[in-house]
Amino acid sequence: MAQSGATLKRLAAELRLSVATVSRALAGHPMIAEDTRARVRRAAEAAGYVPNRAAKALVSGRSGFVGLVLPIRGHGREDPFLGDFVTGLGAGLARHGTDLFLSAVPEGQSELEVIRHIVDARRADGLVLARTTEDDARVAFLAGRRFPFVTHGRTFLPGIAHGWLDTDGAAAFGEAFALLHGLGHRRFALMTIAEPMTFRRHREEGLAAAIAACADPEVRLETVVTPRFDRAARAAAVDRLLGRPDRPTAIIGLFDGLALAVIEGAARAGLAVPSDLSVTGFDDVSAAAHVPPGLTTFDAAVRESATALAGMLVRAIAAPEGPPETGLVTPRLILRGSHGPASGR
Amino acid sequence: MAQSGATLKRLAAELRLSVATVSRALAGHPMIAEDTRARVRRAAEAAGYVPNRAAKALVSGRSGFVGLVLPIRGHGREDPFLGDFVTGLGAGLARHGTDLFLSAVPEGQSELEVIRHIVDARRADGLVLARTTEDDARVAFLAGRRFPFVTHGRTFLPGIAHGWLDTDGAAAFGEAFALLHGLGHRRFALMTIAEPMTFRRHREEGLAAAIAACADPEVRLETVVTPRFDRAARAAAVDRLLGRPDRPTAIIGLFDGLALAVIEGAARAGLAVPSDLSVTGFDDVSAAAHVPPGLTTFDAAVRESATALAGMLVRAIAAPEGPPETGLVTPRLILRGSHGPASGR
DNA sequence: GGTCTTGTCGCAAACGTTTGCAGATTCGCC
DNA sequence: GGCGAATCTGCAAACGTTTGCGACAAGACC
Repeated sequence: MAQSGATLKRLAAELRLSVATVSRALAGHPMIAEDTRARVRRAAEAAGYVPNRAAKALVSGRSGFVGLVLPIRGHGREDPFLGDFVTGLGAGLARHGTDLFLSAVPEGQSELEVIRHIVDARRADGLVLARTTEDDARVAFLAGRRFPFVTHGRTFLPGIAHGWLDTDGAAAFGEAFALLHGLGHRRFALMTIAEPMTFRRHREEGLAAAIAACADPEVRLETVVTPRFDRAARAAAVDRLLGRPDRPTAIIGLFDGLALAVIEGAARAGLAVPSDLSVTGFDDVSAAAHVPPGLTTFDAAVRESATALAGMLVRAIAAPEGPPETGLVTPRLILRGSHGPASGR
Repeated sequence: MAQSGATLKRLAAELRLSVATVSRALAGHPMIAEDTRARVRRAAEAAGYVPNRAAKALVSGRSGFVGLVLPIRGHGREDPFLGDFVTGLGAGLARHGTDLFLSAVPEGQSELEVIRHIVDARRADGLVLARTTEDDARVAFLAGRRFPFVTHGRTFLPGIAHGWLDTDGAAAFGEAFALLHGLGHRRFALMTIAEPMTFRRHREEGLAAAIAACADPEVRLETVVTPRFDRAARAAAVDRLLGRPDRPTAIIGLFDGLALAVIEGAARAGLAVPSDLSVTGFDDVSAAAHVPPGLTTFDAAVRESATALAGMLVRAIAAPEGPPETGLVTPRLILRGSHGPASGR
């Protein structure tokens, strides 16, 4: 069983049929008689026949692959995103008989060059883009090429409609503010980064909108920008912020990494969380559950989002001219121990 | 530029050359005159020509892909392994012009079936197997098919030689024991799992060997086995262990997840780490750095291992009959706060 | 000047599949 | 029994690439 050399030609010879008939029989083509179809199916099963993917791709013009270009990150350890994202994609694609193909960016090449290669070599039928930026060059390129793709995260490119799925960061940060404001907090700080990631803008705008909407004149917000991967600079910024006499009573981290840096800084400064300082994050990384008193944060449902994205992309490949699907998932607030009433100073 | 329809035939027509000549010129074949080669190269560059991957695969019999079947895990959140592993593989493969292809296991199929499909459809030229078990069925299958593969983790299958890279868990656990024994600990417990993962056996054997080698008659070791994904059962086991009057003073976790469960249990039991109890882990997940007092653990260098594995697999594909490469990397002990002198009770 | 080498290049087959079209067989109907 | 329709099957091209082998020209050698 399962001769790995099983091919249509061999199968046809064995059955004394033409290659065409065997192919059609296996494809379930209606012009083939019922009994020959059954006969062919049995023989194929017995021979362990599996159609050669390359040949199929060549004639159909479709590779059967969906591509993902691996993000170039500073470190991996901090980042559970990729693992979740990839398993979610894989699960979603498996339902449609599609495979996922990953490409890293080799030394000395740009991500865009890698993408161009994939498109030109027809190495994939569609691409998944993660971590979009506001004017994402990848999106512009692929849209120009009319190559099917979906993104995790919206973009702000005018005139380019594409399929996307995003987490509603604005809603989440509005919810975080409402929670903290309801606990009596008035002096807020937002720890953020400088990079033009779209998630940053949505969360910041959501926070600003919530502050505006509550119309509380006492509310103050200051924004602390730190480099994305420089832990030392981040720690220094936290120390500076917490060392001030008029320091904020509530600090919102753009994502858990920043919130955790604040919690560590609070320990250094001798401040107790949450009695002296409330902190919230976003992402629900594993450390969020383990660091005392437990980080109050949001679950972005990366895995489920990725599964949904996979379906969207498969449909976009099948019907390239259809209107792009979009979706917004609401992050789930996870209440742990890092938020509490404002200290009455 | 960069017409995505650039093909050898079109290029040949444009240059008034045969397809064969163009192909050979681009391949740097010596039988082509220097100036025509340059001419062809220029034209290809201008046309944005990128060879069609499917056609190449069809004629060469090689897909240009290396496969990884996604492990089916209970949850993702705990597990930084996959992200690191995949980025490491991608980085290693990118250097060799190979791509990584991921396949999830669809509902109702076994991992082995997925692997069989990949092999029979020639969807990949080689496979990477992660998380080997002692008598890994995947290894047996692939070896029987003479399909190139490498594993992360050794196996215990007699008579099957294959390429592998593993972390020296035995050395690590020996080192952990030496550290704790040197601090005066005599009553040890090992938190472990029941699954026949090879890493479990190596670490357990390393610990047992170190205990035997130190020849200290006072040393006691008890082993606590918990299910791999059941957090509640795990917590209950920890509570039982720590609630006993003759509880151990040092607990070694098979991996960080178990060690972290012990630290949480210590907090519940009112025990201080490390003054009342020392704990060590393995993996250095991100939470290990954040949970107070910091988990003493080992960095397994997953990413670097994966990069090395990629190179090994590429070489195994190129020379299938050569002797399989193997490698053992020594985990790096990361000293944090969870170990200390044995309490003098 | 004929033959032989050397250096270039083209012809054509092959990889395994799908698919348009034509050929073959059977059947029903008058 | 002849005819057309219906049903089934085969021939051959095509997808884009690589590669063995033969063709051709130019120069070298005797």
